[in-house]
Amino acid sequence: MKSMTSTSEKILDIAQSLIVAGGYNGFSYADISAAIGIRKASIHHHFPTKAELVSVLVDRYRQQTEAGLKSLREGISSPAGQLAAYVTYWNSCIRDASLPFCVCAMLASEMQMLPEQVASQVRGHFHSLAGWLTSVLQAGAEDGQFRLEKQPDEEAQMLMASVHGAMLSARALGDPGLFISIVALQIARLQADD
Amino acid sequence: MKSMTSTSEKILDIAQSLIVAGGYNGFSYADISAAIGIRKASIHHHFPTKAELVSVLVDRYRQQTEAGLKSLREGISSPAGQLAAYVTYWNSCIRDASLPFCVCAMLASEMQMLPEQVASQVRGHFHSLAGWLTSVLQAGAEDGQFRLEKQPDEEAQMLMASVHGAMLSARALGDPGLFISIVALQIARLQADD
DNA sequence: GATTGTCTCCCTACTAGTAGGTAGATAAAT
DNA sequence: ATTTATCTACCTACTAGTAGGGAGACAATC
Repeated sequence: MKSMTSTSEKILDIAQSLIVAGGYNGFSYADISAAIGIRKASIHHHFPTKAELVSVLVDRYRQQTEAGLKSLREGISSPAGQLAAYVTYWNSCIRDASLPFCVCAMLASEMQMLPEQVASQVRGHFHSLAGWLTSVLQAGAEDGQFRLEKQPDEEAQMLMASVHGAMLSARALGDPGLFISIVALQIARLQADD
Repeated sequence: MKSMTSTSEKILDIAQSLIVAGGYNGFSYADISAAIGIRKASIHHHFPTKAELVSVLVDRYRQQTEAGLKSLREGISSPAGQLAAYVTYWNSCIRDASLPFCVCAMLASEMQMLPEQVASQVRGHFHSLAGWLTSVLQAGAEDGQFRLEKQPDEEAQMLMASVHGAMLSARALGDPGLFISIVALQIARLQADD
């Protein structure tokens, strides 16, 4: 039985890891070509332009993310547990370096230079992640697990910023453990004091 | 009296704004050339290689930052005021788009692809900014202005991550006001409850 | 006071290599 | 027989970087 990863998926996988490492301008078709042993022209067959390649890639990333977040909400009953699973996911990714940075966070930093089709998807990701966090926080506040000082959407924006900022600090200082140490502290503040 | 901005400073100014917009791989000597009306080769006269140009640029940025932070500590007596001035500075930069992102935060996201001389300076910036925040928080805790839940250095890491994450969210969502709305909330938590 | 050398700054013109992208042939699969 | 996937070969534009020269400023020398 063959590994059922199609060429186009392999291309997207490599491109994603290259983007996470160096952003939109930090990779080329030649890099992908070298990484999977295929000619540049063959990549153009699957993805005519770079903007389209990245657009499809971000679309796939968003779908995976939405599916993952949805399954967290369905598979874990308590909001606190859902939140914990979310940050544990990222902590694992950063520790084993499999996906040590959010694709959309990376692209967001280059927002001003992105093709519009990509930029709008990045905006969309930020909106939907903020939405997910808002609803988790709200649910947690309603059943008394969380003690929110502000509106759920404001707290969600704060939490999302902390997660992205913690990823950046971990990367800048070369210390994977810094991510969870920052984010865990932020989440502890949400827990009802006891 | 002429404007005493030397050519090399003009080069650094333009390069800085280009890096803030698109990162290390997001600009070229040709871009700078076009922006200040000088030939590419002349830029190489001032800065032989791109790595050296960016290295000098980050060095200058760090010196300016350290001087700015030092003058905040000397010019404002209360730690709470120092912190407020720091975030107000960034809020202004983001609102008027003069420096809508921290140079080192931008470069940190591309850490893995940076020349080592630049990468180590970026690490240095994160360390010294964290150090400044730590000492401000510590001073504020000692005179009762802040109520810290954790060690000052841990709180400082959290605050720094929030600032960078807030910059990213403001950029991703195209909403400059988001920066201060996130960061102000974070700082409010440090103030002693009353 | 004119000449000489040196230095800074910028220029034109160039290099080797890489960027994203295209044309057209080939071969396999449906 | 058409579609799909890959190839070789190529294109144009741009990348960082180099070679070498010219114009002016500033001394030191004659």
